[in-house]
Amino acid sequence: MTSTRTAGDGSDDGVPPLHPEQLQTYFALLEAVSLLQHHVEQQLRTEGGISYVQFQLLANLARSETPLTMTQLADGVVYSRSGLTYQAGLLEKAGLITRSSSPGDERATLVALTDAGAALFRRILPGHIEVSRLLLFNPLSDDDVRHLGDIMTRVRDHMRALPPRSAAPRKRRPRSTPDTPAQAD
Amino acid sequence: MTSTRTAGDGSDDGVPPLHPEQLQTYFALLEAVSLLQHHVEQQLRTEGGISYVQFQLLANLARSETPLTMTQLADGVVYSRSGLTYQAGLLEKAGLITRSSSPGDERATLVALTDAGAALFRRILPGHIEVSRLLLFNPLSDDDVRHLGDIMTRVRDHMRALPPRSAAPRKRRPRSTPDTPAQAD
DNA sequence: TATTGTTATACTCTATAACTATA
DNA sequence: TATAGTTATAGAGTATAACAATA
Repeated sequence: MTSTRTAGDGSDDGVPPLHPEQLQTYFALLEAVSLLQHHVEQQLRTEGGISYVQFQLLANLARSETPLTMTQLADGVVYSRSGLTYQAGLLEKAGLITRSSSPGDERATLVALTDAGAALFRRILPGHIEVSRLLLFNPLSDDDVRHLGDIMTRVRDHMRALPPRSAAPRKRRPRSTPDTPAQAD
Repeated sequence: MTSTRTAGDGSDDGVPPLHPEQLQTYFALLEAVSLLQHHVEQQLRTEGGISYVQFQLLANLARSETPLTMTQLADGVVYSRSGLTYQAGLLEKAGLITRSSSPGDERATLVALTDAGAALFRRILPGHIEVSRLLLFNPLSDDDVRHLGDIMTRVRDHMRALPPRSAAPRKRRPRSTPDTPAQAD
């Protein structure tokens, strides 16, 4: 307690506090997204019997249309490889994806959508879109959407480009290939 | 609007598709927040040994300074009462909060921060703020922050006003639609 | 040796339903 | 009866570490 500042909000660490505007923005952002995620989860569970993580995996596969390796598939969705194996196991058991070993690199596993997986994705996408429109986009103007997209794209790219955490001990490597920049969408 | 067969993005349901700009916004938002949450969780766990949910509960109590009932405390943080009881149990066992029955209404439980809880909150808040600044605010201009705060406040209030969350009707059947994909109703 | 992925395991968290007790 | 909260329990999800196979 050597601060001579009149911080009053716990910042006694040489860390300048966030402005009230930033704090309000921060909490509004996290709470709004939390509510959004919760509703989206419910819609996906009810209509498709899958979780949001699983939906994201299906979406990644649907977007690519060529099989992806597990490592590629993990991108931005899952933070541990065993977690992805677990989810892929569920999706495979449900008949939504197939896993096969890559001819090029025998270590890799190629993941592809089955017809059922593609059909499920197409079936639940409209409801998914409707929920996000109802909850997220309805109260926003076109300009809001543009600005929000611009902001969050920058923030996301900023976070993706961040150096690995300095606090990370030597053996830490949870994310996929930190040196490899994100591939084109 | 009966099938036009030219949708190409799965919207064959009478649901107008989101504009590409909206889709991009939507995915950027969710991914950015997911990354942010992950980093924040790590900071809180490392520096304070608590989860983000627990941090939010402590923050709510710190902001109010008068004890809150469990119901008040749940606001926006937790989606089931048993979940809050679980988290409150953890926080109480850790000596960070106290629970006592309310003198005014014997059914209610009053939750208050202990000195240790308040101290922990003050101790980890700077690091929390630093992480959010580094990840979220650094790539943003003041105008971005203002606009983002305005947008997310509106979105949050919109969602809060929409469905009575805790009004889970009894007719709600278990949401597992085993392996048979749900049929659209 | 490094990389890709899987397995085994332990743990955290959430939600539903049944329960107690107060109003 | 309705409300506030707890308990019991079951299930989903995650992360770490040890492992096998390939590069």
